[in-house]
Amino acid sequence: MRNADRTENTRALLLRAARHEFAEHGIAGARVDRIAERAGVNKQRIYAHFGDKEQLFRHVVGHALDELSQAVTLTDDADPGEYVARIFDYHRTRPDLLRLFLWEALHYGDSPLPGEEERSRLYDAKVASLSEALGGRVPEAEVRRILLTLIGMAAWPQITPQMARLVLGESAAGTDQESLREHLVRFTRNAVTAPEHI
Amino acid sequence: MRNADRTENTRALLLRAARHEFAEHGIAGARVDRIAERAGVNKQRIYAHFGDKEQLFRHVVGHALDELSQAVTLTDDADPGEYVARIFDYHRTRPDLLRLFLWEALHYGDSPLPGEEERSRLYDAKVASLSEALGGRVPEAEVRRILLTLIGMAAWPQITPQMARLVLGESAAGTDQESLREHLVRFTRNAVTAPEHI
DNA sequence: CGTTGGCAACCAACCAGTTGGTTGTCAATC
DNA sequence: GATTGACAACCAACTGGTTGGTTGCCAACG
Repeated sequence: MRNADRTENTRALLLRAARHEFAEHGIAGARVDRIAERAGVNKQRIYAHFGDKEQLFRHVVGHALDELSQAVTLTDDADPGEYVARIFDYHRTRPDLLRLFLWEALHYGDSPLPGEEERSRLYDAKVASLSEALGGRVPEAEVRRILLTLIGMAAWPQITPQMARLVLGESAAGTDQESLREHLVRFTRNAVTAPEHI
Repeated sequence: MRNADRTENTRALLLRAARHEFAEHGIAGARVDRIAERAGVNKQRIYAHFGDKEQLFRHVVGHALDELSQAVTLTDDADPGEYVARIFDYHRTRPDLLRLFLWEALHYGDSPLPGEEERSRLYDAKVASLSEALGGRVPEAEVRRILLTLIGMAAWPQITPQMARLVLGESAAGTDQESLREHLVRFTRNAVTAPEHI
């Protein structure tokens, strides 16, 4: 293998291993040794490639964010209900990403996240799409609030699986994700197609 | 001060300090030394009273849970919109609790939480109240899903303040919590008073 | 042969949890 | 009202394992 390829390879291995580790344990709980071992790569390579633990975390989150924004777009279809369902599906099949974002949110608290401008533009596009989907009659500020709520609704059951279990009842939780999905679509449509939005 | 009172006092001091520390840094990020220092109590007292770090965390979360369930009840008013608003208000004024629960959720993942039965009964009561508030025509399974969604909606903006800032736009986020609250009430009423719920 | 990637061993700081000795408080007994 | 025993808390040093980060040497590539 050429040197350049080898480099690229170990970077990829490290990023993947780091993603698992960070998703599972968070920044403080993650162990650099474990990441290196999981990647089958020497620990020192982490520092050569990424600087330190936190910068590695940022790289991981950056990657994850790109992936999410590519996978779940709003422009394709005009139905907000279906949009919520797709976010829900995404988080259900790849719970790692959501955990990653939560660790990040908790860690950085109110202080600005790395790469905010980029993310900001990303949401602006979604706001525009949603505004159109709503028929263009809802003021932008309210469209933004609706978008925020939709994203939260879709993510919530995955964020707190334990609470989901408790609220939904022991039996249904694991098996009945399909009903939950349908509920979200229904709930969203009801909320959004109602007569008055101010 | 009597001995019994002194004990109670240091316990309370420790729990309060621990709550701050855990809310801020999570289980892995929290430092036992810092908790002791913050409480103005010797570190060794933590081990005498609570056993170890994680058990202390559980005590803290237990307290927080009691507090939340006492503060935000569903039985008082029949309007689900107002219920959501009250959850929202609670988390806005006391963000510590939500952070605590998130750290807990992330830490324990899918495995059962300490004290699940107790919490379960708590939610059962809320389900009953909500069912009544909805006119008693919605099947219980769907009521449970609605409850889950309502709680999530109310918590979400506080969970990810950074995302809220990005989605809502830099300017509005901090100042316009009132509009957000009204949006939640409106959104909930629209969703819930719609004709069909299956 | 210089540059670049890889590695094992290393290190100093950190951190949860412990120990042993000391001071102060309460309550019962004499 | 002095003595005694049982707690509760304080303090400071210590332990043993962990952890993020570093160094010096070797191998492969170009």
